[in-house]
Amino acid sequence: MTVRTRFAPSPTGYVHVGSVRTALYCYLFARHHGGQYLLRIEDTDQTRYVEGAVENLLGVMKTLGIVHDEGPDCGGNKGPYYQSQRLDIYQEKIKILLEKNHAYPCFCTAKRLELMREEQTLLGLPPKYDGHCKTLSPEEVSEKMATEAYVIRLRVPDSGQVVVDDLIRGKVGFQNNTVDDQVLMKSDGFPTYHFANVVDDHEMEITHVIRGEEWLSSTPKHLLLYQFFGWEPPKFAHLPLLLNPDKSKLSKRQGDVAVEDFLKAGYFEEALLNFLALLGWHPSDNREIFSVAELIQEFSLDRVSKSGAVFDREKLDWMNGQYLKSQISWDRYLALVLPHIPKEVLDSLGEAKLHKVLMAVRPNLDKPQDILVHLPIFTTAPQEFDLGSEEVLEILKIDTNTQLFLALRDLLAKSSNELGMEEFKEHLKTIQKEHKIKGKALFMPVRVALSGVVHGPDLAQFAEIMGRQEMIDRLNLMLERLG
RNA sequence: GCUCCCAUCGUCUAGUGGCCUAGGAUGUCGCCCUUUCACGGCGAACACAGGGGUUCGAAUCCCCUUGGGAGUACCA
Repeated sequence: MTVRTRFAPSPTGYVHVGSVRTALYCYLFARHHGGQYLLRIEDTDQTRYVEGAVENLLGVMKTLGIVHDEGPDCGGNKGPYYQSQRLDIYQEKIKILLEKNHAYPCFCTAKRLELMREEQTLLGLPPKYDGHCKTLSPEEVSEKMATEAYVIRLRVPDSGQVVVDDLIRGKVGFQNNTVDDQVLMKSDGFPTYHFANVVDDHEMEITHVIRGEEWLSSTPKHLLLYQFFGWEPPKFAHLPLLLNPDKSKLSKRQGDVAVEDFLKAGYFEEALLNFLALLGWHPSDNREIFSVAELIQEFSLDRVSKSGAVFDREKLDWMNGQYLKSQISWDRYLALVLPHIPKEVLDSLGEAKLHKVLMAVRPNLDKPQDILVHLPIFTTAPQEFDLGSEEVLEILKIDTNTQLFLALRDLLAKSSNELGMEEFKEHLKTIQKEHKIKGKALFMPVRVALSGVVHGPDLAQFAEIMGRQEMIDRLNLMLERLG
């Protein structure tokens, strides 16, 4: 039997990074086993309809390169892939359950249920449907059905147990009397997730249900449904949750959770996927950088861990930096970084210089927009330099500075206009010999005089970009300042 | 409250009874490379939650405690 997995998100308007991790694992698992991965839209909650959410989701998955074999946009022979378009299937299936008496209509109002729960919590009881409509006579049922709104509930046996055999956690047992009579069909004629996902997973011949751990406790309900239908259940794998730094379930409240936001913030598809893959899964060796193709090769569910994983931004930054600094091509680097450079900077630098700037600054970047931090040294007028920082002040204190600046200025004055890196280095070497100034005392003051800051690209590279005359001007200004 | 899950450096994790005086990565710090800044390389500090068992031997198996988390909707 070929492996078939599915990613079944509800279109909420944005794509949660945790969802992406789940989708990625589903995708990797299916591809690793030469099977199919499908996308199904769980849009059974009419009240949560969000305009454009599906298009957005499809777009994001496409950007990430997690491509499905069957889904709402590309079709497939187990469609439709929108649950809202499968209503007739659920109607047909619920009838079977009703006939077999594994489900029953419930006429309780929302108000009554609310009161019931309040009372239960007050008494310290677990909130659970009290079975009010469970024992209605067939006459009462048909009478009420004609006039009242109702839902269909699962008739959970009051004894016995269900054992979930999870691929990641092993056997997990639940007593039936702790399982609630879950609503299967809502009064608006739509199924709940619990019902729809079982029907669809069966109809779509899903072999492996890979989903977040938050579903583990409702899996008994699903298993009961498979049992009542007489269907063979798929294998289940409940993934550890992605966590906030405080270890709670990763949520919007504590920062970005939408992949769209990460993408916008300059994190790349590959880095994000690579990072996410390592959150809960570990290869058999200590490698960390993986392309998706390599992940497909290496991925296996038995190397997925059980405990939740904190989403660590610092490591993500590092991972992204790895890609930006060395994993991607120069052209891709350009394409990524260029949009972040302000137009006036682009215009003022000119193409040749710009190229040098981009080259000089690359090792310092973790994200494309980090370039903004490194640009001012090329564009800020020296009069505007903020020389107030402790580090800068420290450098400016060095007593050989005036001597150094004068010497360098004079050497530059004698240089050709096309002064390059090599010549600049020669000048520094000359000063070192003649004035016995070297190391930090030589480079750092020059760096501060020319760029205004302590950290930046290689000095010679910077000098070449600045040009001879500009450097002379900047040195003069600094000499004035020193008095 | 109830049900279920989980428990190794701050964080991601390796580890499936002896190879562990616990390995890698990130972050932090230091050194080297570089006459500078980064990148990079090297190194340091940092963890088996606690208590009982089982065993010749436990990070690894069992139990308890503690801690954390999830679920508990006509949401998914």
